[in-house]
Amino acid sequence: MTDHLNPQQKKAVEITEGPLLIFAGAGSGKTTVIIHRIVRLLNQGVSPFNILAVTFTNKAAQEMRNRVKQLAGPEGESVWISTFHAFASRVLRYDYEKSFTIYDEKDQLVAIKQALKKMGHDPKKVKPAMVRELIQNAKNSLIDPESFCLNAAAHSDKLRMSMGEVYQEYQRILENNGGLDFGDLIVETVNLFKNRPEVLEKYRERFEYIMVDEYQDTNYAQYVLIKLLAPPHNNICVVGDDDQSIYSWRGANVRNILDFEKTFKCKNTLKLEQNYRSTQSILTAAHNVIQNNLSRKSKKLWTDNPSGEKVKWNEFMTSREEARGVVKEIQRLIGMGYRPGDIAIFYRVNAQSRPFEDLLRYSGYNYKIVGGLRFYERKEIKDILAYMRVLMNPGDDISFERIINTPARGIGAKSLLTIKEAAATEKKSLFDMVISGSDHFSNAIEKKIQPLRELLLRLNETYETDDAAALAKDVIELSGYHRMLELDEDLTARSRLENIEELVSAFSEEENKLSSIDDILSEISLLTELDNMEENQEYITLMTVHLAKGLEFPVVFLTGLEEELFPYYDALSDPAQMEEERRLCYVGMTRAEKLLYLTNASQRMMYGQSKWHLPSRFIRESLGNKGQDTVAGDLEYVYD
DNA sequence: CTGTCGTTTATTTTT
DNA sequence: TAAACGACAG
Repeated sequence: MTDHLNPQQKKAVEITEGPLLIFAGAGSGKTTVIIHRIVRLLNQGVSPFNILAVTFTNKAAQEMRNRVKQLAGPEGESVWISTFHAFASRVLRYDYEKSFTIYDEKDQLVAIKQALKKMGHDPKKVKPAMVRELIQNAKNSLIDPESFCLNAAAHSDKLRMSMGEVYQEYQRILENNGGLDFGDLIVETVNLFKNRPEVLEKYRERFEYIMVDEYQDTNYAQYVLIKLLAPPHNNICVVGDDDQSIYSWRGANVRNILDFEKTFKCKNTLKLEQNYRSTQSILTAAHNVIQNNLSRKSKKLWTDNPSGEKVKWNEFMTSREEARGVVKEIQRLIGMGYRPGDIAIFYRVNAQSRPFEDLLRYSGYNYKIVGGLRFYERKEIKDILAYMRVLMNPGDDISFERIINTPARGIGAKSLLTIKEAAATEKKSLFDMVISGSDHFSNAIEKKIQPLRELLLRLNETYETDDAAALAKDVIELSGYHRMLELDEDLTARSRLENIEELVSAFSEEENKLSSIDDILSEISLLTELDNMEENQEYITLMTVHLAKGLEFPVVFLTGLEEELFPYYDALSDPAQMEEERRLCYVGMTRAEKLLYLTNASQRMMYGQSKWHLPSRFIRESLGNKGQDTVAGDLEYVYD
């Protein structure tokens, strides 16, 4: 069953005992290896209950689950395969706190604004988004508010000290609301393991075999989590590629993978260097680029694939011309028999998508932009979820504020303030305050909140008996949300209606997999794209290079390769950031199977001004050093 | 609550 | 440039 694996892959599958580090280059069959490891363990009689596999994205987890099930049968379904966050969420729900709400970035900002106000900051002077980043970074490094403050004090850093206070207040708000943000999920799980040895012991005993995918993307907190979990069995296998570490700005620490041998006393390190994806030309060009990074584990991908066509480089006058050139070439390729679904256009920043969109639409091609607003971030979805969260967790004032006047029931800022003040003095949640009412409420307020009170009581009853899908339906109907959208003349109302219907069906799909409504609610908020990028042959794909990681396309256009755009402006003076830009470029190039196009525009509008840009250094680098293999990696310069 | 006007600010965004 | 946000009027 492992016959088709190459020798290195076979080894990677067979070394099941002890720590194992696998450097898996782009397109080297990394996922296949992890899946075969799991299947092999199962075949050897290891119980699926004793295996844990952790990934970063839902998509990766999903794919892994499906393929394991395919190869190992129903037993494979019992293997615990999930994202870091879903893993943490379930552990917490099981061993710590049954009902908490997971706060996404928007919820975080609401709480941060509250915290800033409370600590006497002007939200205009101190940007909430910046504070969020600060807090998130701290959490990624397991720095709690107290240590944060102490550290700032030690450096007599006034600003950091006051930010530490905001961090502290933010945590207080979250706690009062029964909310955990993404970072907290990991932090609290680590704390749980540290404070309750018997709980840690239970999981340590259980997970005889642990696998971590995309290990180069782990942050410090996630590293500690894994480090805690690994003993006593220490059968910990991590897979990753330091050359594809492109999320350091999100806390990912590439040292985790580079130091794995030391930190886990790992004696087995393997490199998967045979690439099955790209032509030799593409690989050589990509290698020529990544080779310029100094801090990397030395490796070189090779392939049995034919050398294929040369990588092409086109230079254009403007971004408009660039788009015209790309679409013209797409036209030619489709004429040759390529499907739109074979083709992807990558760019460094989202703002670059515009000219491509315009021209593709004008030329009558179907395209889809990946990224942008995610499903669960949509207002209507958040509204419905807020109702459900409040029912699950009545202390969640942040969700309650969302729904108190949605749909409109005349409870404006003033009424809200009255209710909030009453809740504060009586030390009640907003939910309880509305249910119980108060003598201090004016008749007007009482009259307004009466229907809301009845609605909540009614929903609370159904909450006990409904499954998640039924509850969502009840919320949508009873709250008047459905009617509100139906009456809405706005063009977007129709699609918002469809979205909430999709939410209901997503709930019923989840129903089979997860038991309680609380589980489902939490897992839903961890889902990124419910409209999981259906693999449709009819659409040309447009996305940022970051989003392209893990994907592959027969034809790739890597656009906007200009100094100050790609590599991005900020990276020019910072060697570490420059290396990350280079890795990003490498990721983009190695997505291509057959054809790779590099393009740049010498003139581009940025911040409202047309600016001249030199071609990116990465273009030059892709040619490699003089005298070396000038055929395969050679760029074909196409004059326009 | 909704619309309008000025002000601000400009990566990347797995969860 | 333009989109997004907040303030304020109606």
